[in-house]
Amino acid sequence: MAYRETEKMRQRKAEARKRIVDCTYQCVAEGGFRSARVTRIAGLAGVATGTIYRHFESREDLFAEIFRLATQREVDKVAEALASDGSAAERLEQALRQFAERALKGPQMAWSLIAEPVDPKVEEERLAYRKAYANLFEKAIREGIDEGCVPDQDARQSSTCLVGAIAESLVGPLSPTQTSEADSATEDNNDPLVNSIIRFCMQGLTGTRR
Amino acid sequence: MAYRETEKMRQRKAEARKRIVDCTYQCVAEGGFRSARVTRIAGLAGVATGTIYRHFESREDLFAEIFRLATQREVDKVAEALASDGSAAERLEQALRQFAERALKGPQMAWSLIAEPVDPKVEEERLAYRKAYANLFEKAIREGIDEGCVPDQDARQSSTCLVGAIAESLVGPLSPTQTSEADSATEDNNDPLVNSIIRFCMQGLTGTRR
DNA sequence: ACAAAGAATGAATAGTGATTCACTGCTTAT
DNA sequence: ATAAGCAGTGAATCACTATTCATTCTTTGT
Repeated sequence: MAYRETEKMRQRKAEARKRIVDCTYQCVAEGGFRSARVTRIAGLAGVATGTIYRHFESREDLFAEIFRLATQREVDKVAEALASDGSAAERLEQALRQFAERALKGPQMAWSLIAEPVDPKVEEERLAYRKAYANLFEKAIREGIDEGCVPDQDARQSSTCLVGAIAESLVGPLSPTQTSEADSATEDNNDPLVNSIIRFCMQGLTGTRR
Repeated sequence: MAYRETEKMRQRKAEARKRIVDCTYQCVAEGGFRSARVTRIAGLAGVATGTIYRHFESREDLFAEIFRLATQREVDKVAEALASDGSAAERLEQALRQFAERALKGPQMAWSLIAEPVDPKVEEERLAYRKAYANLFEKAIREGIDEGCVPDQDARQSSTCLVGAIAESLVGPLSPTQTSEADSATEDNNDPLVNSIIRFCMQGLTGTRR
């Protein structure tokens, strides 16, 4: 034996992989999945195209990983909002706001995650991603029902409606053909779009006019 | 001059076009847009592939037309439900039910219209289609506000939420990988899935627990 | 210094199906 | 019957990139 995988090599490979991931992320954040070419990604990452395939089975797999990564950040933020103090209803409201506001702040990526037409393997990740949100919401709704601040209902079904209502409301504003620079700087709770969405959602959950 | 387009010819061409449209519709209803091959469509319609291109600019254009057609039927049904008797709230409920039940009855086509990844021109039609629903709902919500059976709100925003909530709720059940033969025969108002969706939506609109 | 084993390379290939277009065959008006 | 002109044909072409793989370069242990 002469060559043995050593720590140094492992690390170097990991770095290359990370560069590939980062550059893909960047490409997607700029122009979506559809326009992200393997060749360009390789170029940005400073590796040959073939090298991509030493780290990922296929372009689709690479994209699926990027999708998972981008998604995780978002889901974590929502989970965080749901883990804060306050009644379940208050926490749900915080979470919905988090979801919507973050999307509006990074519109291209948000659009890619929510609405861009993607290949089957990536679409699968999208279903998982939406389900992840739904699961978080479902749990919070259950807590709300136990606490008594949310009336009894089919928590799973309601959580799905929440995800749908937000996603649909965002598709228009996020659509790459229409995105302006306008909303980017919003920091406070006063975006009327976000507020209307939340009002509808919270009413749907609680059946209490607000 | 020797050849002149005559009524007979015009009609024959129209028939060929109709056959192409019908066969495309059938293909899509069976396996979605993605799997509908131009060659197969031509075969079914009894014309050469080239003939397709005498009637449509491109496959995408053909698909866009099929999408519009399929969509029109659905939108019309919802419009019909909204035009019936009763309070605005009652009519909205009828319309939501119509939407959901029809989708569950023709799951493959409904999935293609709601969630299948499609090319840009078709995606544009989808946006228009969703907007068409939203417009109908919006009008009804406005009427409800005037009638006093629906509290004052941003009708446009609420209508978008309605469309999103239904669509998202249907994506799972319609997904081709999961569709069973189960629900197909449901004729009455008792599908619990449909009822939960409607409950959430109507609560979201009216803020009244049901 | 050397050989063994990977890792990296990137030009060439391949797979896929939409689209074209030179040709054939009808239809029509005279 | 004839000629002009449009409709129909479908095998061949094209476009587009993801993917491959023979080759070159690095690393490692002796």
